[in-house]
Amino acid sequence: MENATELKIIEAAKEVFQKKGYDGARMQEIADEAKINKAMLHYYFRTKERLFDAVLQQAIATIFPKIMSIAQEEISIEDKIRKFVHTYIDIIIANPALPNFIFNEMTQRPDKFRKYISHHISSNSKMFMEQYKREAAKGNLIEIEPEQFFISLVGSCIFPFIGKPLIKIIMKFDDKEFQNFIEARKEALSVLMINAVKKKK
Amino acid sequence: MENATELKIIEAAKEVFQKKGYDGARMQEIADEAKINKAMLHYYFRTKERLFDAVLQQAIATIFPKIMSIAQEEISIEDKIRKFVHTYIDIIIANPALPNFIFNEMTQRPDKFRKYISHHISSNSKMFMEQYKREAAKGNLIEIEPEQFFISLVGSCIFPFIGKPLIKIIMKFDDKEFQNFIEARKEALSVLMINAVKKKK
DNA sequence: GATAAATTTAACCAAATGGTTAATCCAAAC
DNA sequence: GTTTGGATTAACCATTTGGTTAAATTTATC
Repeated sequence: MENATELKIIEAAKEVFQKKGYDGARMQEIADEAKINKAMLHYYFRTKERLFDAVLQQAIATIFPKIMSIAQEEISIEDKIRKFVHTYIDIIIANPALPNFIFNEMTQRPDKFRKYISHHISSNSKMFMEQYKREAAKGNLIEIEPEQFFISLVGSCIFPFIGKPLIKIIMKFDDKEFQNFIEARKEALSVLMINAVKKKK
Repeated sequence: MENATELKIIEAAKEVFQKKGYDGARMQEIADEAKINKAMLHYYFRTKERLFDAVLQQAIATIFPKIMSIAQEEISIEDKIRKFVHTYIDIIIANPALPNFIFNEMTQRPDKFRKYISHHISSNSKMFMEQYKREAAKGNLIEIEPEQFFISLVGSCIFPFIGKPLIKIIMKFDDKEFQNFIEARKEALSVLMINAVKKKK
């Protein structure tokens, strides 16, 4: 990834693939976006599939390591929840097209996805589950399968971005209001999710 | 939608479009799935786009009215949360390909989506927000923007289906275990979300 | 500055794809 | 049982699309 042309191609491919998906993307559109000749795409990446793979791989590498690293920090569950929410939402704000792209291509091409994600799965998420169980045993957290909680946490962070068009319609948000909603969500969701696991006295 | 051939086409188109998306779907594949000649597709629906529209419209009509109706029932917020979670998850279990299809096409073709969903948006969701504020004023619920809570609720129901391949990898679930996870989720998520809004004494 | 190698371009190609058409089939109406 | 109109089929068509190629241009090497 040192070459200037190669970089321009990757950037353009990222743009087009993330916006249109594999099936909707056109090699010509990527070439136009990169302001180069279409043959260059094949010169550097041989096929559409290989170019796509490079983009997918990079997309996965952008998002997963950052997420995973939080799970293993030595802080309380509550701090972890707050940090996770803030970090995750900030990452997606910086890459708003990523969730749709990843979740759609993951469903469409699970084998490909599994292949590229394998480098990034660690035991970190399991550590989170263990920590939850330990703190729950002390009596401060409700007894729930931590996996169920974890999925709710992740889903609540990602869903507003995947469902943006629907949310804008139902809540009658314009773009600015949607942006404010997301900004406010970092703290609101932290509070909500921490309260969700706290046991009532 | 009275003709037998037309019905076969719609069913086949639903299958293929929901699985592959608009761009990934092929008219020939739909014809094969319906066991008819490809020209029939155009005879009954003129173009790929119109056939797609019929499928999208039906998909939206399948899922939205059922959801929306719950919001206006005259039951407490807590009962509403539980009923919403159970109903929503049951609907998606019955139509597992719908979330991915709808959320992806909604992002890809927001105008089309807006057009077909307009019949189904009601003031019901607003009624939920008002109810939340009323019950919060009594002091039993935490003070959070109800919109933030509502999005978490919906996201937590839908996300496991959108993220199924990822969840299976991270949690090391096989299909049976994933199914059990979803079954257990109906009650676990109800408990979690009700606890999330309950104020600590 | 000539030579070789890498990069870029324009033109081209074959396959796939959405869509059309003319002929045929078939059931109902008379 | 002939006619009529919709349903169905096979063959065909134009365009799009991913991919190739051979020539040209630029860059690096000596």
